[in-house]
This record gives sequence, C-alpha cells and structure tokens, in this order.
Amino acid sequence: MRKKLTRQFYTGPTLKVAKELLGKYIVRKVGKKKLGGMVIETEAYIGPKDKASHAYGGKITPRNKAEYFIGGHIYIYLVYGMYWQLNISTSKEGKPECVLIRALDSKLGNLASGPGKLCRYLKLDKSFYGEDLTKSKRIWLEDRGVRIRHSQIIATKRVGIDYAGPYWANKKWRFLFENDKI
DNA sequence: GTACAGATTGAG
DNA sequence: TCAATCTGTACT
Repeated sequence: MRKKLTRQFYTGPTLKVAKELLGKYIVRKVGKKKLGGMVIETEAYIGPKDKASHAYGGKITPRNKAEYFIGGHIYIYLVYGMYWQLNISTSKEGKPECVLIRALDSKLGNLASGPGKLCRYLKLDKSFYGEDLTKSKRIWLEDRGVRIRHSQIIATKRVGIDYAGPYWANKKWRFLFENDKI
C-alpha cells in the first residue's frame, strides 16, 4: 500500500501529526533516481507560544514565514551557516506550527541520522522552501501501511534548544520510533 | 552599519 | 572541545 499523504493529514493538531509522521516514508526524486526512507524521529514546534520556535511571539521574518503556511508545506532553513533543517508546516494558514524531521530509517546507516545529514542526503536546499508536499513532483510523503504501536513511540526532550529556558527545553515534544523489525 | 548567537556536525 | 559559516535580530 502506497498512499500519498493528503492535506487533511498535515492540517491536524501538530503533536498528533508529529507522532503520526513516524513510520511514514519520505520520497525524494532526484533526476531518475528516488531517495528517501522511513521517518523515525520528529520534533514539534508550536509558535507563537513556544519559546524554542522561530515564530515565538508571533513574529514573521522572510526566513520563517513558511511556518505560517497551511499544513503540508516545507519550511527549510539554514542553521550555523552550514546545515539545512527540514520542517513540515502543520495546522492551518496563519498558525506557525511545524514538525522538524530529524532522522530517517537506520537502514540508511548514518546517512540520515540527524537533521543536517538528512538534508544533505536528500539533496535539499533553499529551492525547496515553501514546496507543497501534496502537489510536488520531487518530494512528498507516503503511507506504506506501517502501523506503529503506541508502545513503540518514545517521547523525549527536544534537542539543542536549551536557550529557550527549562520550561520549553523540557517539553517532551521529540518523538522517536523504535522499530524492532529493522 | 556592526555585533552576535543559533532547532548541527565532524574532527581533534 | 571547537571551528565552520550565514541569516535574522538587536543594537549603535
């Protein structure tokens, strides 16, 4: 079963979408080749109340405006001048909520074991900014029938956002998928 | 206009 | 433990 994820999937509550993205497949078409893998790690960012979000306080910049798009768009940006972070906007138009894709299936080895490496592996860059995952011909997500048991989802603290203060840094909005079949 | 720090990574 | 390297934001 291969079912492309629809707008309806992305516009659900961010924390729900973040959890449901686990086990879904990301597909990236490069020329005649297909890259991609199963999503095994995500993080939720819910602006404007989330201090760790770029949209904290409701601010909009040229960089983060894709976070305000209706669910299903790519919000990609550069950190530390070298690494791209792949996010998917969620919720409705005007709501700055998104899910950060942190890692893909471990079958890929360490090629996509972190957000920066994931984007390097999938050859993602600024040209994907604002891409619509429900319409794009070069990148989308699909459901291949992988069913995740609740016990396989591990919720932990988010990574690298200590600057947001203990309240937000300790929110368990990072979701890991532990697959015993790999 | 200038200064500074960040949702990271790989090397030392 | 630290440098690489660029963008947004908060100053002057």
